Amino acid sequence: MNVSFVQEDRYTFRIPRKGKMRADAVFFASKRILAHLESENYASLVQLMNVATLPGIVEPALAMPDIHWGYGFPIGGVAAFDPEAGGVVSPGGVGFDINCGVRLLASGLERRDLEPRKAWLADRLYERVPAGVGSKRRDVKLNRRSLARVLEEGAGWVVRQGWGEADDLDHIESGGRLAGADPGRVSERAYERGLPQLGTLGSGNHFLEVQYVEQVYDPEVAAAFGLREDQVTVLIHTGSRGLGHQVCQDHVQKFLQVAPKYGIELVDRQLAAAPIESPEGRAYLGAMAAAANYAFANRQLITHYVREAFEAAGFAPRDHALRVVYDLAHNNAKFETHGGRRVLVHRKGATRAFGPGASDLPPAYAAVGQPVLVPGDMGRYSYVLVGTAGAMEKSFGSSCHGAGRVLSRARSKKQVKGRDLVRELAEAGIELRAVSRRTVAEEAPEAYKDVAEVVQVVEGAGLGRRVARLRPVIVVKG
DNA sequence: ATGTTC
Repeated sequence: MNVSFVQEDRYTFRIPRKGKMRADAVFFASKRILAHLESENYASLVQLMNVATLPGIVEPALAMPDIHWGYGFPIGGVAAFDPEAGGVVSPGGVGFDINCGVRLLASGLERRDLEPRKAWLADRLYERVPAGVGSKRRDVKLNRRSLARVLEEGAGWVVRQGWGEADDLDHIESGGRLAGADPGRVSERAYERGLPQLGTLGSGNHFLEVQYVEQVYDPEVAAAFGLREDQVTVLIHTGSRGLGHQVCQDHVQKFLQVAPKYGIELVDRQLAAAPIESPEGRAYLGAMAAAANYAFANRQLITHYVREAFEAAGFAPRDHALRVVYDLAHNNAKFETHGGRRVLVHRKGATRAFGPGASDLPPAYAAVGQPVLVPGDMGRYSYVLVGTAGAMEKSFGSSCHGAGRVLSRARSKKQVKGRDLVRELAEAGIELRAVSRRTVAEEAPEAYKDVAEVVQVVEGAGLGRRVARLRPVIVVKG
């Protein structure tokens, strides 16, 4: 497909509807990001145009500046569908790792308190949070019944077991529990995969980081979020592990079978979709919400073990209490009201970024907007942004979710071959503990865009504002 | 992302 777009302002580009597209597509990019998209023959923009062909889409189909090629929908994609206009739900618009997301914790410690115990703390974290492909916990015994409750109740179930505080739940998107979860729509195989994995990190770009606040850009909003310069923070990035993956796989298969029945023409099989108001659509949404709750519970349980690790590293109770700043998802589909319409917003590698006065914000954040957590790569930095009115107007209340790759996994491995990344990072003051050398090579800092560039576009386009930058000191990887 | 090709 030929990609032609018009530049609307410095960072906003529009692909006018053509061919089978039912809506325009809009993406946000700098000159450099645009050059990168061109170097890939606009493959991810073609995916965005494909999304715009789906029934019931509410204009426009959107992509954030960290857009890259994904399964069906591009990663960094946002698409809203109207259930009353034949709108669809698509597992490819959510992603395989359902409710993958990030949680930021704030400690009472300062950077200098951490330095003497950095290596020791890194070891304690690595011990207590299993990482890697297929990682399991042996110390948390779930059975099928208790797992069904996790799927219904999300992070709240974990807190009620004694692994966390009620206050934690007040600082999670949707209270750590997505409505409409239907554990009965989760397959036996998904249950089996989920049983031993609650409280594990996984692999790939998932991580656990200890950081410090290197720079504050907006002191007023930072204060509302409880962040200050030199403060030690923890960032957890993980999702619904094998359970969510299995849910996605099961329902994609089902959707492909029923697509002809609903007359949905798919320009790409990976866009497999069913009407929101159909038995299959509702089944997926019920299973997706259940997997989302597993992911919220996973980040909550990991938080418990992170607190234990800080305690074991000898930090005082007031310092290892680790307050939850926010926990938010970047892979899901949610019913929200935009422009007076109730729509199903798919965010795949895109973060909710509600502005001041929006619904579902903790009281302390209501006046300023929600925290938007944007991880970078393990060698540079991550950002905390705040949601804006601009995001509500332009992007269904959405923003970017990270840096986005510039190198494929294979190219990254080839490029860093022979180098000792663990030592390189140590020399830069970052303690890395990783299960697999291969993951480290695939996740090398240079495999990612500079997240500062992505954030600059987001801010320039009015989709979020910088609040603080976080510098890693300990990284745990799969 | 993923018991990394059920």
